[in-house]
Amino acid sequence: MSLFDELDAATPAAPAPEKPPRAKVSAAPPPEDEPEVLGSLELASRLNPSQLAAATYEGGPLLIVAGAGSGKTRTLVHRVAYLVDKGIPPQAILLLTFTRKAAQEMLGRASAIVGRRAAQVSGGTFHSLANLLLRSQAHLLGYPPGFSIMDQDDAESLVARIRNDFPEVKRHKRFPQKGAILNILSQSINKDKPLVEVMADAFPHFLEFAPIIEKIGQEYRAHKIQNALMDFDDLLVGLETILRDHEEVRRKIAGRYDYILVDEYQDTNPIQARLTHLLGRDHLRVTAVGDDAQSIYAFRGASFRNIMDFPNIFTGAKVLKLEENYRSQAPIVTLANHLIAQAREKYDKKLVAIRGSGQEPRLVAVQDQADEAGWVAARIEEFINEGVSLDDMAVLFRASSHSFDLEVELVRRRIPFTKYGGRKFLEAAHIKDFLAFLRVAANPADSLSLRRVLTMVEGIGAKGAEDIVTWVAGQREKVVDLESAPAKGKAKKNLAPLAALLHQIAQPGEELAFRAQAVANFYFDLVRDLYPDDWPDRQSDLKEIIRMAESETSLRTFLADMTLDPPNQKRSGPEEHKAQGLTLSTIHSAKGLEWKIVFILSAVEGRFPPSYAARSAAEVDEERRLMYVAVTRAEDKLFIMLPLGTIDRRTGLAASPSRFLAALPEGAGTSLWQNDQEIDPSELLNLGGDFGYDGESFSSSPAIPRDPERRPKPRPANPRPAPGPALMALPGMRVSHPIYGPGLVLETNGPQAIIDFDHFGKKTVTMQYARLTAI
DNA sequence: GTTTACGCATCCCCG
DNA sequence: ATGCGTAAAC
Repeated sequence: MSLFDELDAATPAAPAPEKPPRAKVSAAPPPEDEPEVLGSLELASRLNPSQLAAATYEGGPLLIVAGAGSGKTRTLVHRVAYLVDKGIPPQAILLLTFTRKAAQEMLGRASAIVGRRAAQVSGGTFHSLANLLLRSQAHLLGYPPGFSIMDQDDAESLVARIRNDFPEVKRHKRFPQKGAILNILSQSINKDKPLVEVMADAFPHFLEFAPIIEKIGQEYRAHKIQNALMDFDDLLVGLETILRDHEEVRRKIAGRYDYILVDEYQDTNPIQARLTHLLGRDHLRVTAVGDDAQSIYAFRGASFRNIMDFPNIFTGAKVLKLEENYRSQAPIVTLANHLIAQAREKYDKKLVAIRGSGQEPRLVAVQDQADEAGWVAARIEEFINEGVSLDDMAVLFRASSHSFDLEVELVRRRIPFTKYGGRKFLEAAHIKDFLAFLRVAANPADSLSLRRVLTMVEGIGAKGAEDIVTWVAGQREKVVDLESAPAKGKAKKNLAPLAALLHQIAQPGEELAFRAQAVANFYFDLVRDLYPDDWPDRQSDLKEIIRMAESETSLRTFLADMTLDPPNQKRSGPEEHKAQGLTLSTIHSAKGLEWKIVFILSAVEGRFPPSYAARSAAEVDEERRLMYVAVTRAEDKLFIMLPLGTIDRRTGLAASPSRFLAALPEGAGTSLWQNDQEIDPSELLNLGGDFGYDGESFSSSPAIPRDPERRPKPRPANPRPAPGPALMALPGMRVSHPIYGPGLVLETNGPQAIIDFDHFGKKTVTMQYARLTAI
């Protein structure tokens, strides 16, 4: 049986449907001279010489430094196929990727080349590998095999409960919030640095609270052990502890994998680097693939130094570079090279464009976010009319909230889209509620989930739940009969159905589908009381979750999957899976993907880089790499949006172009556009006269505060189709909405109105955008 | 003493 | 849309 059996079951035998290999990538030029070693695969006709060398390398440790668009995934897929074809048992190949979806796609593609055997390859993320191995070895850490995994939300609420018990918190107004505390604790672990050092580096303003945060950390750890809870960091640390302290276990586990391949190595942290070494040091057949220029996860402890250090840790490692870019037209590659040239420390490599020249990347100046949304949506409509498929276009942004205006605009124009990167589905309260029942069943010690479940009962609040949790903790049997829990009156009465449910779903050996159905029977009606405004939407989400539970057999696996690999896509309608439409994505979630036409939103100071992420040179470097990743997603056309009239709420300053664009030299191959005309930067002054153009290039100095009196009224940067006179709706009025149809205005609140639509229920709409008509 | 309802501010990236 | 603090209701 292979390691990731649940993955095998889900791996399609055919190539992954999402992103079939691009024709032009497979058109990689055939090598000049035929290599001697060739399996039955005819790899030489599919790969260029550098790719071929990497895919078929037979020595020890190998580092493949692969530039953006250089066929990195293709090479890795072929290396897997090569090894399988060579006769290496697929289970003995370990492929570690950044997401499990990436592993599934690669193995799907390898299967297409070399047959179904490739689907048996052990693939997944470091976290999913750790989860699986720890289930059988948890006792070595003092954990039961049924331990729960906390997502960030769970971890934060645990920290919050501990935090608020410290009297200092109330005395000091500026005491760090739960998120900040967890961040500090986590970085200390992931970066291998003492807490005080992390704080001095990244949180100097909280330094005075270091001793208290230290104490909070101790309590947090104690709590996790008591409740059999592990956070994401614990999975990695736990696995490392076992491999380090139990040599016979390490040898057994490491002995399963003859070849180890790690993708996206630039986004691994020091613990993951050590895990790689612990697993691979016996045979050294370790391949790491990555691009230091695309390292964008420092905020969670990743270090691009890992990839720089690989040849030191695995001495004698062969370093191969892939520098030919097959993805983007030449001007886009030129811009990318100029962007990354500003970075301080990197492998010496430069992308060479294979494709010919095309349209220069355009910087598009607009007034504000509303104009930006209007311009992008209008341009997308034009492309649609020209016959471009929605699947070939994407809008990328630094932060999830940057696309809000655009989302409204797309709905208005009925352009279908899917948004990736927002943390929506799993974080929704009703989903967490639903999973909490199952978590109690899987791990009776999980008081976090028990508390959550208890507070859903009418009549039980924070105090009542706490009393019962304390009572449960004092019982010998953890799977207790809540019927006899301390509660009275209404609480006692309402507790009975919950007690019955928990009794039912905690039976060992029960089918997962049965348990999920039991929870649904209990919770479905509750949703109506808990969320009177939008319970139908939430109920359909629950149906989706139940559907997912039905395709899984083990309760533990299901819960681990939901936490480690949550459906990361914003809620989409029931049958919208196929026609997913336009892609909206954070840059982080767009890693590794490509589209013909790409828009980058809000490339202005304060937003990209955001002020909170540009406090040190290291942070600025990371943001620059993020811009590099965004730019290199584009194949043919790239539009970088500059909403230059936006005023920063906190500083009161008007926006200036992102420093990464401002620093571009002459000849970086971009052009500046406004009102659909190419302009000279000096003409931008028309827009407000304060974005620091100094005659040579954009200055990166802060813009001058606007004087609202003197500001020349700029003409709209891009006249949207007339917004139309906003209908002033009044409560009680019947109105019609272009998308939702007829409805009754319930109330108005400034620019917004709450309308009960006949066919869609209650929605809040902004009258200015909604194009309401009276009926 | 608890629970619940309501108004208010806030929202970065992710396994 | 969620998380928090305060005030009314049980």
